[in-house]
Formats: sequence, C-alpha cells, structure tokens
Amino acid sequence: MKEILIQNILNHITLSKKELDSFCSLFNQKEVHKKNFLLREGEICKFEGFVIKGLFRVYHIDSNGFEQVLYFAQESWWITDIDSFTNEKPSQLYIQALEDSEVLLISKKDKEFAYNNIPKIEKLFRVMTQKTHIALQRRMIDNLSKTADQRYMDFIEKYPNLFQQLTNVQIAAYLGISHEFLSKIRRKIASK
Amino acid sequence: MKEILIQNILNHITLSKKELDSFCSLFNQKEVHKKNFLLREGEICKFEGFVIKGLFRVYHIDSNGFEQVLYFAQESWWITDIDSFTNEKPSQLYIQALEDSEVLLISKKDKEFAYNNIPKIEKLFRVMTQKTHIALQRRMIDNLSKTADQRYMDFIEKYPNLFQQLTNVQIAAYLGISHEFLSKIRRKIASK
DNA sequence: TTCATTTATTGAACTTGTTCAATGTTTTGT
DNA sequence: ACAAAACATTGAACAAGTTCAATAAATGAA
Repeated sequence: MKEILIQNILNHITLSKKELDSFCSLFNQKEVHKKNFLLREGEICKFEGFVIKGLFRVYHIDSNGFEQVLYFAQESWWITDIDSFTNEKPSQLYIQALEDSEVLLISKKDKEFAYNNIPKIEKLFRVMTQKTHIALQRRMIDNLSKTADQRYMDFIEKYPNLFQQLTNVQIAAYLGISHEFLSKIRRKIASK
Repeated sequence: MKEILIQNILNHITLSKKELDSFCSLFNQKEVHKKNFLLREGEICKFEGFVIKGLFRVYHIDSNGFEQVLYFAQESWWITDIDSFTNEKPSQLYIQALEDSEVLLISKKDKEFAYNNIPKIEKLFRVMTQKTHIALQRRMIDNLSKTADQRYMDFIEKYPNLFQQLTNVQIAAYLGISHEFLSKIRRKIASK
C-alpha cells in the first residue's frame, strides 16, 4: 500500500529505488476509524502522517468552544501538527477521521534518521513545506479579502469532491462562518 | 554588514566558517528608499531577501482595490514572494519599503548553487520555511476565531515596536479591517 | 423498524464591521 | 515656512454575519 506514498514523493524529488525503499520502510500503517482521533489538544504530536485512504479534519477549538478547521486531508495529503511535532510542545489541534481511514505514520526519530542518512529527504520536506506554505498564504489572502459567499464558491470549485463528502457544519468551520449563515448563502445561490 | 545575517543563520543551524563565508558571499546588498518597491504585482520575484535595516510591507491588492498586508518585515526578517520565486510565475504581491531600508538579496540561481554545494543550506531553508508556516498557521487560526478587538490587542502585544512605527492604515490592512473601524476600536479601548 | 442523534433550514433580533462624507491633525516635499 | 498630501477621528446609514429558537429531514444504532 505504499505505492501511493512513492508516487507522492516522486512528484517532488527524484530518489533511487534503494533510497525510496529505505525511506518508505520507516512508515507504519495505521487504521483510524470514523470519528476517532489521531491527535488531541494537549498531546505532543509524535508523528507525521500520509493519508492513503479516507478523510481527516485538522481543527482547533477556540476559547468560546467553536471549532475552526485548518484543513481537510484526503488521500495523498500529509497530516501533522507541525508546530507541536517540530517544537515538541502540546498541540492546540485535533486531528480526527471523518471516514474510516488509513495512514502511514513516521516518528520524529525516524524522520531525523532520514534527514541524516538520505540527504534528499531534507529537500523533499523543504519543497513540501514550501508548497503547503504557499497554499496557506493564498488562503490567508482570500480570507482577508473575500466575502463568505465568494469563499464558499471558491471552495466548491477548488475541492468539488470534498464538497460532496463534507457536511455543511464542516465546510462552515473551514470558511470561518456559522453553519446557519452558510445555509443562507446556499439558499441565495440556489435561487439564482 | 553581514554579521546580522550570520547571526540569523546560526540561530537555525551550525555552519563552518568556510560554509558561512561561501553562502554569505552569494548575497548582494541593496538600499531601498522609503516608498520604493522591491517587487510589484505581475513581476516575477527574482530574489529572496534578508532585511538588515528598515521596514517593509508585503501586501496584496484585491479586485476591489483594497490592500491586505500579508506581513511586515523588519530587521532580521526574510522577504520574498515564495509562490512567485519558487514557481517562477507573476507575483500577486507588492513588497514596499516603509522606511529607508537595506536588504541582502540572493538570486534563484545562487540559491540553487547553495542548495547543491552546501548541503546544510537545504536544512536551513527547510527549518525557516517551517517556522514561517507555523506562524502563518497560528495567524490563520486567530483570524478565524478572534474578533478584530482581540486581534488588535494581540498585535500590540506581539509586535510592540511595529505598533509604534506603523500607521493605523497599515495595521488595519494587516488585521483585515477598515481603518475607520480600527479607529473606533482604539477609542473603545482608550475609554477603559 | 424504530427511536435517538445529527444535520439542514428558516426567521427575527442582534452584533460586528463597512461605507461615505465631513473635519481636524500631522507629515512631507520644496 | 508653506502648501499639499497623508493620516486619524467621528457619526450616520448600511451590509455582513451571529445567535437563538423552532422545525423538518436524514442518518445511524439496536
């Protein structure tokens, strides 16, 4: 089941078969059933994960008890709390499976091993972190400049399959609005 | 004037004197006078920069003509449009000096050279990109979960010196609110 | 199948933030 | 030192988004 991970790696850098095998052997497969958590607030995130099946939400609960979704991760996405994982501090995030899912996990120790023994892995994660940073930068600009209507329509266009799978409560938590207001947006759009 | 760059590098990784010299020699110093631009929308960002003096704003102008500030960069911060620089595509951002400033610039070619000839530079930028990503992730959560009042007070606490140097128009563009509304928040806070 | 739970919709009252226009203050260039 | 430009404040009308409560529809577990 590691073909999909290999494919993802080769999209970013080139590695020899030997390097690939060596790196991939550091991952352990794990099943996570629907509604179960890979990470909870307060825990130190001990893994970096690659989704091979299913769907996750990575979210925060604020001081008023509201959930904000940082991102959804489906097949071929990476999941971790990079802040907690990197700095070994308690996480502020929850990572929960929204469907029965499967992930490949690598521990911090094994990732360090890879950095030290497979030089190109350093490049792999530099390039991947750049990409996720670019994506987040775009989202930040959109959140600052666009209205909820526009953000919703952008979401549908950008993630048509997520739009199918997710409830409006989840989408609203990603867009940063109440689900009631999302409902009103939907009505407005439908009436056109 | 490269001591401050060296200091910044050594905060992230350890490099030998030789490696440091080799890497630092790839940077060229440039003066940017107040209100002048390092980058304009539509241009391809050809540099990655390290601020050694002054203050910059990195911002976007949306379809309604409003400016959103992605970040401010003062002494010892890095500036670039990572999206444009990495993917060699036209930038959506402006980078403007808010004070008479000085930066050290490295070109894409020289950065590639460093990646290929000083392996630890790969780690340096992986670690730095991680840090900026973590910071942006925190800001994203705050923007989703906090009210403008709170975001303003957080800003003052987190960047007391920027708060001194910046106009309310600039701060409002960072917080994602109109400067008139910021003015009203300030009055409300002052009256307590 | 059934009962409980989650999800979606709607309306009314409310809060947060915007827009526009007017006014005074501060900075800046020459 | 002066005029022009940029900056900050304020109020009033408005728009965007929230909150709460009620109801209906869909889903899920036993």
